[in-house]
Amino acid sequence: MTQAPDGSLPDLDPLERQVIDVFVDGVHVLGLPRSVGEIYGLLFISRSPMSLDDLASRLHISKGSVSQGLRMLKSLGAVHEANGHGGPERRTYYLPAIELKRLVGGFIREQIRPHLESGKTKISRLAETARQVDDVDQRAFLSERVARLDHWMRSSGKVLPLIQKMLGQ
Amino acid sequence: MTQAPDGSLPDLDPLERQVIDVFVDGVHVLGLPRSVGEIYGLLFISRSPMSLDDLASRLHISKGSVSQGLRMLKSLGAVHEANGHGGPERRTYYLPAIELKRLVGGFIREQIRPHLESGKTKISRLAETARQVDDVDQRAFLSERVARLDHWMRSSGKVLPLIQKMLGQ
DNA sequence: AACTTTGTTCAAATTGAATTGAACAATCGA
DNA sequence: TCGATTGTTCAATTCAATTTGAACAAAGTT
Repeated sequence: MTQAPDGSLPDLDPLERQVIDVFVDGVHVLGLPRSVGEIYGLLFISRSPMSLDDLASRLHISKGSVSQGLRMLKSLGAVHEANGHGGPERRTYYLPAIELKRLVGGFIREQIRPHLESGKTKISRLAETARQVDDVDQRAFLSERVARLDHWMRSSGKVLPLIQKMLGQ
Repeated sequence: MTQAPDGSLPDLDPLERQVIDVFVDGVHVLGLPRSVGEIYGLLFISRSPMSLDDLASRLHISKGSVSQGLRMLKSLGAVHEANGHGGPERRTYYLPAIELKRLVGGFIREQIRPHLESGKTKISRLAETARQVDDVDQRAFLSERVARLDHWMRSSGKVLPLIQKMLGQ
């Protein structure tokens, strides 16, 4: 990596900027913070692994942001540490996971499933509440709606593995 | 609808509150504003159509929010106007669309597709930029990555109709 | 032991998005 | 016509989420 005498890294070139923008946009749609898109985008378009400080320096964002962003990317399985260096390195370097299957799987596991789970719980409670309504008509109506909600949740749960399979090639 | 002498509507009962919370959570995951979840949730669990003022009054949110929320829900095809009244009503009343297929379809059409489209455009530009890189190795690397991005986009585009079909029963 | 490097944490500041509420347009009824 | 009702718009405000940056821990080096 080319590096100025003061240790700072060169600014992003236009192509890097363009790629990063694509990912910033992408993660935004998914409800993830911009910094996460920037970090992943830069790794994605870089030929060599980068350290936390490399990322902060080239993206002009704080170490704190990069640390948190990398934590999320790790939990999503979207980056992994580069190993197999020559000498024992102190810093850890990161590489992007570039199989769509893995990225989608991580997102589903970390961001979607938990909500589906907690949704299921809430709906069970809901069903219980609805069952205790006195008025017959009202109870029937509410139960129908709650059952529908329940069905939505089940359908969504079933569609996720399909998506993973589809995007795994 | 039971209504106090001053024209205000009764507070939400616990079951209504619970249902609305489920939807607030749901739309949050999808990156839509809380008010949209509240409005749809209340309609979903109500036996009769509601007007803009009904919604604002029962949810304790401003008419402005309800107006904007309803606009979004209409664009998503998630609510429709109740017709077939007895007399010619001045106010318009709303009902929720309760087929999952329709909800998912609207979301994909309004919130996902546009991003995929603009993504495709950006990636075309990217491919062009990459092609102009001088260094052979670097160009090969960049082209590989851009091609991968392009492939992701195509895959995503193809999976959407599948999801719609799956959730349409 | 003292200093440097690397990375994490978290309270405070910042930012961006949602919400409010007042002004306004449109329509109806008296 | 004038007032009342219904709904929209948008600038200002509020609120939630992200980012910052300083303090700190851990581990290495001199």
